[in-house]
Parts: sequence; structure tokens; C-alpha cells
Amino acid sequence: MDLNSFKLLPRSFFRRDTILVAKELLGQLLVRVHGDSGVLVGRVVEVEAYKGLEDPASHAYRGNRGRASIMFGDVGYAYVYFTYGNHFCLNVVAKDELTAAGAVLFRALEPLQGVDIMMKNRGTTRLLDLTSGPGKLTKAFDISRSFYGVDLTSKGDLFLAEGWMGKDESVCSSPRIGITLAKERPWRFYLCGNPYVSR
DNA sequence: CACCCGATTATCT
DNA sequence: GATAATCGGGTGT
Repeated sequence: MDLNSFKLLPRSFFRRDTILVAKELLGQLLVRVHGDSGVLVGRVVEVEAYKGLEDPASHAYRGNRGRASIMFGDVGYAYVYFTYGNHFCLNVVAKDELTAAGAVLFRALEPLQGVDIMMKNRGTTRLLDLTSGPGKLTKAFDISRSFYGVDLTSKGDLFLAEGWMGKDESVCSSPRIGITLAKERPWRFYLCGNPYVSR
């Protein structure tokens, strides 16, 4: 696999309104250089936007401290957190210059390359279940705590690259999943009808 | 298919 | 001590 064929998303991509970045991440590529075993590639089909001090559902709601402090830092970096005692979730820090904190959660991918390795990492052969959830995709891509703070705008072990939108594809939205506060905000975005979306 | 629940730990009250 | 930006296995329809 030739990494030169991937066109990185520039840091300026992420230095815009969090909601806008979330929508525009749909169709882009998440690339994982997985040691000697190969390159994993997934196309983003579902995300959620989390703001900062004005978003009660956000980890950044309580201020610049703890694990969420990275959401107050520069854009384009990975925010990885451990949840429910079992799973890791991957976010990218994204916000405009006037906003203190914000990030976009990756909720589902369409597997494009390295499917065999993803199946091995996940312990399943069911293609539709491989990366159709925030905890599933981190497991498939072997992303854990060590990716906290990684720059996703440079070609390291994990980065984001330019993808595409199909002519017949469009963006749907809904309330965010699994939260108890600010339930009504329609900040979950996904490709309408895509089979790899989590639900 | 729907609903229910246990796993397992970081974070907050 | 309770809850959580989740998942997968169980039971019942």
C-alpha cells in the first residue's frame, strides 16, 4: 500500500465550526498503519459533534481539566477515551478560533482495506458488524489509550485523508446516541441509508 | 426482531 | 456510591 496516494486533511479543515466539520468528515478516510501487518482504511459514515462549555453532553462541559483538556487544545489531534470499563472511543478536536472546546466522535466506518486484519482484531467475520459503532471501530483499528493526543493531520500510525461522497449520497441527522443530557440536539450525522451506520 | 442485562473502570457526587 | 459519548449475549415474541 502506497501511503503517498493519501491526501491528508489539513489542520485548517478542523479549525471551523464543530458541527460543520462533523458533517464534512462524512466520506473522508481514516487510515491506520498497523505495524508490519498492513494498512487499514475505513470511510467515515457516521459521526457526532460535541461542543464545550455550552454542551451538557460533552466531556468538556465541566471545563479544561482531566481527559477532556485536549478538547481545549489545538485542532486536528485525537481525543481517545475509555468508557463503560470496556471500550475506547476516538474523536478529533475540531472548533473555530472563537470557541474554547469541541470534538467530533467517530461512530461508524465503511471498511475499505485490511478487512481481514479488522476481522482478526474484532474476532468476528461479519462485515456489517466490523466497524458499525464507536467501540467497534477502535477495536477493529487497534486504537487504544496510546493514541490520545496523536496528530491526525500527519502521516503517522493514524491519520485522516481525503475521501469522497457518492453522487447519490446525502447527509442525515438525528439526536446523539447514549447520552442523558441535551438529548434533543440533532448533532449526530450519517450517510442516509448506508449499511455500515450503527443503527 | 425487541428488550434486558452484565462486564468493567474512569470520573464525578 | 452512581453513572457512563458501549457491546454482545441472553430471553421472549
